[in-house]
Amino acid sequence: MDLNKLANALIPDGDLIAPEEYENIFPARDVAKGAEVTRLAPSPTGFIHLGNLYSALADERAAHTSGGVFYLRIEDTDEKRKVEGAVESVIRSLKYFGIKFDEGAEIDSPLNKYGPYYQRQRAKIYRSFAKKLLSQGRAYPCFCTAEELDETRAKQTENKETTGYYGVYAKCRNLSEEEIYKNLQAGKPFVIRLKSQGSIENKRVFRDAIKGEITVTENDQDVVILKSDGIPTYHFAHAIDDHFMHTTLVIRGEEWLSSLPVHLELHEVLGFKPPRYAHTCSLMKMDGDTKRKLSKRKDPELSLDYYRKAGYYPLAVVKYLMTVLNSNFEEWYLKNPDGDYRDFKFKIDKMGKSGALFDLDKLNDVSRNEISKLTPEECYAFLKEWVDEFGTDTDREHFSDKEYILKILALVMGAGGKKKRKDIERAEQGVRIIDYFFDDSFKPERVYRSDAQTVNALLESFAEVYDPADDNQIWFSKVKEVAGKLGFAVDNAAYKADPEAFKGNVSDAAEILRIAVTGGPNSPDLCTIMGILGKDRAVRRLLDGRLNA
RNA sequence: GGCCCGUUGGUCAAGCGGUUAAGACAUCACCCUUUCACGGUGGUAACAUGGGUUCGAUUCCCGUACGGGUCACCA
Repeated sequence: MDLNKLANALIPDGDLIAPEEYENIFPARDVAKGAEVTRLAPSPTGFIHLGNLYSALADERAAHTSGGVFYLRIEDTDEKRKVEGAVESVIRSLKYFGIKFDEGAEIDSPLNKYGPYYQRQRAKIYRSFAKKLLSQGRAYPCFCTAEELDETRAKQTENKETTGYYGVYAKCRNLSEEEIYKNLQAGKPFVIRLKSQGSIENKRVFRDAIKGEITVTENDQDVVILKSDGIPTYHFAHAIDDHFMHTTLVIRGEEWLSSLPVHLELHEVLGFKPPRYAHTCSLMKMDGDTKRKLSKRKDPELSLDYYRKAGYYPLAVVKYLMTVLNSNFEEWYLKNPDGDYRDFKFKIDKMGKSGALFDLDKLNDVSRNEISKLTPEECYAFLKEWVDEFGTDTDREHFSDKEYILKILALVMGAGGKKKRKDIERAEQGVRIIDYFFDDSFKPERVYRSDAQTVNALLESFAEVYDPADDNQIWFSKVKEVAGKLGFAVDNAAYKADPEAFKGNVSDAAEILRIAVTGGPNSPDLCTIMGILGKDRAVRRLLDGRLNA
């Protein structure tokens, strides 16, 4: 069979560039030895996921701690799943978390010498190589219909055989010249398949940058490399793109491990040296009693937008992810609480070998810590940004009074003093936590632990003696005075010695005041709060806090 | 089901043949504070399982169980 003739009949394009030429078009990168070239290669399906950030962070760190390059390539080979605006969304979302690309799709950079960075725009390149494989007899056209493929799969499943297009099931593998041209003449659609040389009998050891030595079985599947629309499958595009874009380290989810044999054979057949691979464990989620991979479909709450809406501090999300990525980051972070996480020496082989459960408690903790490091001014800016985008009209109105909010934040954050507070965990919660400073959003829950008579008496008498001019000490002595008259212990030691003799400790009395004024049992220094509210409002709240007898 | 990967406290995890088996989050107790927090100290709590190899296995090998991934003209 004249293979060149066949290749021409199958892929006739006259404007194709000879495959060898591409080595000159995309020369080796000018990067230092040991520098990693990594990439994020999402398909533009519109949904940016925490897993993307996780992987992007690993890519970005691997590249930048080694003086390499991190670029963005768009894998848009599946027309059906394309979503408008998805690329911008990826870039915007990652930028929000402080991750930037050096090069790639929609990135304005002088480094963009390996494009186009959209796979659809690279069709010519793939076709050129597919044609080469065809003429070498390492690929062939397949005219099987979806129905036929379904049938063989059904048969294979029934016989408990491995499913797929291989061996005797590769019907088109040995089509005669005559049959091929007849099908072509008839206008039958076709795909190009790899003519695999492998056997599943052959196993070899492969070194993964994260998992270490793993066993890979040779590929024996005649996988599709060019779909009937002339667009490559992921496998083929991956081999060609990562070769010509000179990727040194491919970091991807472990779901790709099973197609590694295909990629290895593809590289071999194309005459490319494969990159190093790092297969990361997926982030897991608890679903009932079992762990499950975080899924785009099932877990929309784990989209990056979710974290923005909840108002997580972006740097906190990144730092949390760093602790998952490299567990020794946590130790470093403890020693360098104010350090830039970029100064930490990220190591790809330190990544965990098993899937980590996403730990919201820990994220919350990191986020609280990060926010507590802000100045009230910075915190205001952070909260304001959230309020502008996700808050209610009432919130926006509150935040227009910057001075007032700043006063509140100074208190809530324990600014200036050595007693920092960590009350704000994320913007959404932070905004709600200061609601009681405004009458229109004050929603008290008056659940006291004392009886109505005591509560009312305490509130009334304190309202009478309260004076905003009092400093903290005088303020508290008044609390004691009032509480003492009602039978609360004024002396801690006395209370501890005989709790039965009192209605409660001063702290119990203070709690009553606190609940009346703020609506709940947890809030910063009450004296200051009352000061910020002003005498009228403070007194009114004390009185309003009374219970119906 | 075949193939591949994994399994240390509730969670994230150090560990790489000999350790009182780190640390962090969560949780509990106490201290500090005559209020809420913050902070400090301490506690509870773990090597899936059965066989080997070895003077000695959490660490190495094999089996079992459990969990995960994957078997497309999707990536």
